[in-house]
Amino acid sequence: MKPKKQFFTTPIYYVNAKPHLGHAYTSIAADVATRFKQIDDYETFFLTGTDEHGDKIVQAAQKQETTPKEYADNISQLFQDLLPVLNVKNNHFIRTTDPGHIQVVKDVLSKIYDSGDIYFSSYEGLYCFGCERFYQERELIDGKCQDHGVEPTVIKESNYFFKMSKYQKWLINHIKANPDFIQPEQYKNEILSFLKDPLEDLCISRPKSRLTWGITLPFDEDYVTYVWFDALVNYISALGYPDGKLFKKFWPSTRHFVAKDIIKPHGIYWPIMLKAADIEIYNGLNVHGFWNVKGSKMSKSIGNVTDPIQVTNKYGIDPFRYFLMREMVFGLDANFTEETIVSRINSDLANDLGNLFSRVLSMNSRYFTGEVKGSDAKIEKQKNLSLASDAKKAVDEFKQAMSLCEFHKGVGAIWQFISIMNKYIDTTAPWTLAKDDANVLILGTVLYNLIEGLRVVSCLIYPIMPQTSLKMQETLCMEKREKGFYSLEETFPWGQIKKGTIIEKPDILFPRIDTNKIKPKSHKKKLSASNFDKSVAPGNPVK
RNA sequence: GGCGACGUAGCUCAGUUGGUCAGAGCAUGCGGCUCAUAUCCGCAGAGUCCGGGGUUCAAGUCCCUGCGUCGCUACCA
Repeated sequence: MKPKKQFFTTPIYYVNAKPHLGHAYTSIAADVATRFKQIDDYETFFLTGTDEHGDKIVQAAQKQETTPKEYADNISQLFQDLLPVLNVKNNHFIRTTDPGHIQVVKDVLSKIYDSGDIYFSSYEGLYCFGCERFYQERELIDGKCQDHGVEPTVIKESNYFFKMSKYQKWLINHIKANPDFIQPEQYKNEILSFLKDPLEDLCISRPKSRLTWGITLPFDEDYVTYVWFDALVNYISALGYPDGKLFKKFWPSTRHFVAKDIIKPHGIYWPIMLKAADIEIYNGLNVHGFWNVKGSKMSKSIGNVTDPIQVTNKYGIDPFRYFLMREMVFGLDANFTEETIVSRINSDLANDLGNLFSRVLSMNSRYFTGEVKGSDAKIEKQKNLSLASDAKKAVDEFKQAMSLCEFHKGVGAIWQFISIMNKYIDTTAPWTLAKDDANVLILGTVLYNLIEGLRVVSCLIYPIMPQTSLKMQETLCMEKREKGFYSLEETFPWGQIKKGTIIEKPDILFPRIDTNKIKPKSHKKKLSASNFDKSVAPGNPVK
C-alpha cells in the first residue's frame, strides 16, 4: 500500500504584533491534526512561519527606531519561541525574508508574467499621503481619512495586476467538484456566494517610491510585489518548489489551516495563482472561527488580547491544548474565559480522567500490591466484563471525528468511554469483591479491563495531550515507542498489558484547581465560578 | 449599503441529507457508594427549539417574513 502523506500548514503570521490566543489556537489545531495523522500512520509535514514584508512593518520599525529586518527578526523570534511552549512540533519554520523563499516568489511571478496573466495598468484612487495608502470610498468617514482627518487626493499610479477574473469560472467549478476543498461547508458557501459577483483583478505591486520593504518584481526593478504572491507562495517555497523532494512528496496532500478572516486570499487568490502558474492545486482548506474573550472580540482597546504563554504558564500545556480543542467547535467562534478553562480542567481532566486513573491504579495497588492480574477469559465472558467493544467504539468515533477536524467530537468520544469506565467501576464495585477471596478472579478481571481501557485512552489523547499520554503510558509500564506514540492500529488487540506487570500508584495526573478561597461548609457545595479568578491551587502545574 | 452567521433547558452549547430531536456538559436539588484528586454513580428539570406565515403525511431541521445579537466588507489567528 502506498504510504499515506499529509501536509498541514498554519498561515504565516504577520509580524506586526506579538502572538495572541488566536495564533496559538491555529498552531495547536494544526499540531493536533498532524499528530492525529501520525497515529493514523500518515507521514506528515507541518509548516508554520512568519510574514514579514509590507508597510506596516516599516512603520512599526520606524517607531522603534530600528530596521524592518531587525524588527521582523524580533517578532518572528517570538512566534518561533511560542511553538515549544505550546508543544507544537513543526517540521519547518519559514520566513518570507528567507532568500530561498524570495527566489521562489520571483520564479512564480516570472512564470505567470511570461504566460500573460500579469499586466501593467494604471490605477486611479483616493490616496492619503499621511497614511501612504489608497482608500476605498467606503473606508472614509465624511470623505476623510480617519487617522489624519484629511480628504485623500485623487492620484494615478501604475501597477501590475493579476488576471484573476480569467479563472473565476474555473475556480467555481473546482470548488463544486471538490466538496471538501473548503471546510467546514459554511465557508465553502461563503466563497461560492462571493464568487457570484465578477472577480476583480488583483493589484500585486507597489512602486518602490512608496515601498521598498518587499520582494522586487523579476520583470520590473522599480516595483516590489505586494502581499499575495509574497505571502501565499510560502506554502510551496517551504517545500522546495519546483524540484524539491518534499514538494513532490507532500504538496498534493496539502491542507491549510486558516482563520475565517483570511478565507478569500486562501480560497480564491491562492488556487487561482496556482492555476495560473500551472501548479497542482492544494487539497483544501480547514477554516476555523475566532476566540472571543469574555464575550467580546479580542482587541487592544478593550485590553483583552490574551497571551497564550501566560495561560499556559498558569494552567499547563496539556490542559490548555485540551481546553482549546474541547471548547471550540471547529469552524465556529468560541468564548475564552478563565472560568471555563478552570471548569474544564476540574471536571473533565481532574474529576473524570485523572480521578479514574487514580482510583483504578490505587485499587490495583491496594488489592494486588500493584500486580496486574490479567483477565480470566471464562469469567470475563460469563459476567460480561469486557470493555473491549466500548474501547473499540471510542477509537472508531475518535478517528472519524478527528479526520474531519471535529476535534470537540473526537475528545467527546474519548470522554464518553471514560464515563463508561467510571460507571463500570460503580457497577462492579471492586471494593466489595475485594472483601471475599472467592472473588479474586473477578476482581482481577475487572481491574484488568480498566487498566486496558486506560491504555487505550492514553493512546487516543496523544494528539491533544502528548505529555499526559506519555505520562500515563510510563505509569502503565507500556513499552516506549521510538516515534513517541502508539498508532491507532496498535491500540488493538485488546489485552496488551502483560499479566504480572507491576504498576506503581501514580502521581496525580491533573490537580484540581481550588476555586475556593474559603472552604464551604458543605462538602457538596462547590464554588460558583465567580471568585475563582486569581486563586489557583498551590499544587497546580506551572510548567 | 452588500454579504454572512447566530438566536435550543439557569449557564455554555451539540443537533449530517426533514420523521425516537427535544439533547450533552456544567450548575442546582435529592439519593447511593467509599476504590479514588471532597472525586464517582443514579434520579430530577415540564425549555412555545426567538415571533409570525408557508411547503410537507411529517420541520429546531427547508422557504418567506418580522424582531434581536454579531461578524465580514479585501491584506490582525
